[in-house]
Amino acid sequence: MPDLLRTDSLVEPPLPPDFYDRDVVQVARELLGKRLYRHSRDGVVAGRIVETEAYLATGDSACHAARGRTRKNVSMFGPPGRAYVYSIHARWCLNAVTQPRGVPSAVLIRAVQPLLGIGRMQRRRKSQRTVDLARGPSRLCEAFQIDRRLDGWDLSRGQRLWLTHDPDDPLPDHCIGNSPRIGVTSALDLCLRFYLRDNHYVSGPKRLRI
DNA sequence: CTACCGATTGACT
DNA sequence: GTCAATCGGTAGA
Repeated sequence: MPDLLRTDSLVEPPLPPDFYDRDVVQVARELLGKRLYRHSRDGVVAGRIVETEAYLATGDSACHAARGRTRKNVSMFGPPGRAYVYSIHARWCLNAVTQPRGVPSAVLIRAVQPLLGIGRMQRRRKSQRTVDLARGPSRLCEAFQIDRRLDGWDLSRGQRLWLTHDPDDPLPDHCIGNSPRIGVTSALDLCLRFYLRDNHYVSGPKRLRI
């Protein structure tokens, strides 16, 4: 299995900027099942994306750009296909920036299923349970060694941090669940969280995983 | 400079 | 389920 994965990953090119230069909700749905790769000093880790959330340019009070541009959220304004990494509660979270330049929108990557470099993730996370290594946006960043230094990074370069298609992709609609976003205190009426149904690696309470 | 706040997590009931 | 530790970013004095 690791050999198969290794072969696939080397042939598969990174998702191009065009993939991200579309409606943020569409991108959030399509990122499910894609692979996330991180190549850092001590090697490569990878996982399959199982949970995302969309943050909208307009009508979304929970979006970090809702009150305009600041030093922290500049990456959200584009260009598409860059990383937006921000800190919350003394931890980091990873987003993929979407839509044309100047439109502040992004997809939060909330959880991945670890595929490659599990031992490395266990050491970084100080946890043995594979299911807990990258279930939750900041756990994911700890396992993948992602912090502010990757804010603004070009995800289409295929270096340090990138995404690819997965052999299973695209996924049928009936596999995809939808709910309000987790942890936000406003815009609770918006159902902008997407996840793979019945997947162990999805975060949140059980009722938000089926 | 101080005073909050939060797209979280882990420990605990 | 509840709760508090955590610290970077922001706003304001």
